Formats: sequence, structure tokens, C-alpha cells
Amino acid sequence: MTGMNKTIPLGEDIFQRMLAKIYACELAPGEIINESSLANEFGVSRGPVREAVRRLQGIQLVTREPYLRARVVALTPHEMLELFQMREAIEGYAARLAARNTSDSEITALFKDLERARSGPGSGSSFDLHVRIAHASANSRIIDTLCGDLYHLFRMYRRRSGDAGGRRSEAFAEHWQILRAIQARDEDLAESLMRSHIRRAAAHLSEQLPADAAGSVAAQSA
Amino acid sequence: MTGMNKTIPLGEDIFQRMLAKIYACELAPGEIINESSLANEFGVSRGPVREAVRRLQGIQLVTREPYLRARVVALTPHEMLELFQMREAIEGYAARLAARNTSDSEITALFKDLERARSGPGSGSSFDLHVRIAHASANSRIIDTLCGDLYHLFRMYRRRSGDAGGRRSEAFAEHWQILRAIQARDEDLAESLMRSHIRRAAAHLSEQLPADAAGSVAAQSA
DNA sequence: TGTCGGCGAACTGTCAACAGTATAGCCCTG
DNA sequence: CAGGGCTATACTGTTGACAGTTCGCCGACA
Repeated sequence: MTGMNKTIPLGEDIFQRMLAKIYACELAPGEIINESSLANEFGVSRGPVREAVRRLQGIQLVTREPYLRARVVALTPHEMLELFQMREAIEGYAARLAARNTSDSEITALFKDLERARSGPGSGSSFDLHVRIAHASANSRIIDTLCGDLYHLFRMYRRRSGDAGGRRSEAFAEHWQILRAIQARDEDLAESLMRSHIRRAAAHLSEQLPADAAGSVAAQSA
Repeated sequence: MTGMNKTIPLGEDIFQRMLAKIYACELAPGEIINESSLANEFGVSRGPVREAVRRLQGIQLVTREPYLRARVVALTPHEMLELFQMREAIEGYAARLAARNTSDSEITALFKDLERARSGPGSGSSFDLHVRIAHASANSRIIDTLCGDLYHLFRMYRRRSGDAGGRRSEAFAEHWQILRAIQARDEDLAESLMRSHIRRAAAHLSEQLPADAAGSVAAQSA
């Protein structure tokens, strides 16, 4: 039992647990973060919690001004659309790079996984292809950005943005087309399709956002 | 004299000063960061320094693994090229948005500033247009990324990547063309030109990098 | 002489206490 | 009864000390 203790960096642990709490909405968007209460909830001092909060601030999951309380970030509908524009730019380019660099065997593997995801469990399978394409871009900076900051933010809000609806089968078809373009090594088409795909997802989201808009805005009304 | 003290957040100050030191290469790429020595150099405790280092880690200017010493990031030539690809994706899209959203008066102002920069001081004027276009995109997430993380990294390395050479007049011509496309509201052209511009800059850089490559790699050889 | 093992120094991680600031409630005043 | 200023409280910012880990040095041994 004493074997291979992984050198327990404590603040790192707190960081992961807070990330989990944010995903689980135990720390909801707009909610105030209290260092002290979190500290004794986790059974540690305020130091590690402080460190974790700073790192969360670094990846834009919490906002904070000097002597004010830190809050879990709450995206307004407008900021949400800006996020989608950012994804359109980066993921589109990732698709282009994927068409340029991915090996044929990797592409067939992607097709298989896509096929499997269609009949598989509903949640999570949709965006996984985006992550896979990000990795296929072979650009580690792009990978880190898409799978890090943007992915965190997106994951936070995915639960409320009904990924369900008729959009699911459409999304599958669009994913399939993108993979086809990558397989055909058509960089322009791959990028164009990915952009359209994300733009459609954004449009679909903004249709059902206005109802939620009041809530999002209310969260940051002082 | 007691009027308007700006509520001095101390760790924030250390953050800024460390940023300045990194820009000035007093903290050179690959150099080891020592919390204690920095602390008594700045005349504060280790706490604020620690906080500043975490934030620098957050914006990818320092790398750090659990119990190991933190270092100022040292980009390999390969990572440098990845950075340029990222810029190509985002700045290209920013140019597109600028063509869509910028007001006519703002565009003429940009032309004026570009003209003025040509005969003005050499340093800094080149990239400023990129910053301006980023702001013109009116997407705050794109602005933050381009003027934050990526800009920091880029600024760190600009001094050594000779921005001089015949490239300077070429860069001006390319900038002028981009602005023309934005003025004409030709989104596709604006994005395409911006991408070409950045790709050419990258090519120009990679030509004179291999000489430096040994140095960059040496910095991270244990 | 070269290499392995242990010892010590230096650094990072963590903690509990202290200082400064903003928020909230209360009292006083108009 | 409403509004403004004051006080109390709770939270963030900062500090110095302590614990755990890694790295470098030195000596012993083959």
C-alpha cells in the first residue's frame, strides 16, 4: 500500500476538486467563492485554496477584482456568442491542419469512433469529435487552447444548452461531412464545413437562449 | 497627499514588475525563477511573489512542475511556428470581423495611423496594427487572447527575431492591403490577406531561426 | 580513478496568525 | 419614514515560520 505515492501536490488537488465542483454546478455560475469556507470544507489551509482560485482565474473560469469577492464566471448570451466565434476561428483552422496532417489510419479510426458514438450513449459523444480533431491538428498550442480554456467554459454551459432536440442527428451528419473532407485532404472544405457546423450550433443555441438571458444577466446585476 | 490612494494590491504590482523583467530579459527565457530571492529583491514576502508566478504560469509565460523549479518559458523553433499558426487562425478571423464591424471613420483613422507609423519610430509600430485590428474585431475574447497571452509571448521574442531587414517595407505594403480589404468590406479577402501576411512573417522568421535554434534548445537541455 | 551512497543545503509547499479593506447593519438626523 | 454617516463584521491580502522534497556535494569503496 505504501508503494508509488505520487508526491501529493496539495494545491493541485484542490484545483481539480474545484474544477469538478464547477462542472457539477455545486459552484454555480455567478456564485461567490469564499476562500475560508472552501478551505475548511476541504480540510486545508487557505493557501492551497488561494492558489487554486488564482489558477482558475488564469483559465478564465473565475473573475476577480482586487479586494472584491471572486465569482465563478457567468457568461452573458453575448459573451457566449463571442466564445462561439472564437471556436469558429480556431476549430476551423484545426480542421484544416487535420486535413493536412492526419494519417489515413487515424482518419479511419475517427470514422469508426464517430459511427460508434451515434448508437452509443448520448452525452459527451458530440463534442468528443471536436476534441479529436483538435488533437489531429498536431499543433500543441491549438490543442491546449481548445481542450483547455475553451473546453472548460463550454463544458460548464453544455448542460443547460440543450444539446438534445433535432440538432443531434444534424450534428452527426455535419461531423460525417467534415471527416469526409479531411479524408479527401480538402483543407478549404474541411475548414469551411467546420465553421458552418459551429455557426449552426451557435444559431441553434441563440434561439433558445433569450429565455435564459434574464437569468444570466441577473447573476451579475449588483 | 492622502487623496485617491489607488488601493495598492501588492501581488498585482509584483506581477507587473515580473512581466517587465521578462520583457527586459532580466528574466531570460529558460531562466530559473527563485521565489525567495525575488521576494527579498522586491522587498516583500514570498506570498505575493508566489501569486505572481502562478498568474504568469496561467498566461503560459512560465512553466512549472510540482516540486521542481519554475522557469521562464523558452519556446523552441517548432513551438514558435505553432504560435504563428495560432495567430494565423485568430488574427485572420479578427480581420474578417473587422471588415464586418468597423466603422468607416475608424478605418480612416487606422489608415492615418498606419501612414504615420511608416515614417515614425521603428520599433513597435509594426505589430500595433495587429493590435488595432484585434480591437476592431469587437470580440472581447479575441481581443483578450491576441493582446494578452499571445502578445506577451510574441513580445518576448520579438527583440531577437530581427524585425528589421527588407521585411519592414513589405510588411507595410501588406498592412496597407489588409486595411484596403477591410475598407472594401471584403471579409474573405481581409482574412486571406492577414493569413498570408502572418505566414510570410513566419517564413521570414524560420529562415533566420535555425542559427538561433541551438541556443533555444540549449536553454532547455537539462 | 570512477562510481555509488548518503548527507546537507536550498527550495517549494503548507500553515496559522496579523493587517487592511469593503460590505452590511445600525443609529442618528432631517 | 427616508437618507446619510458610522461602526462592526467578514473577507481578502500579507507575513513569517515550519514541513516535505529535490538537488548537489563529499566521501567511501571497488
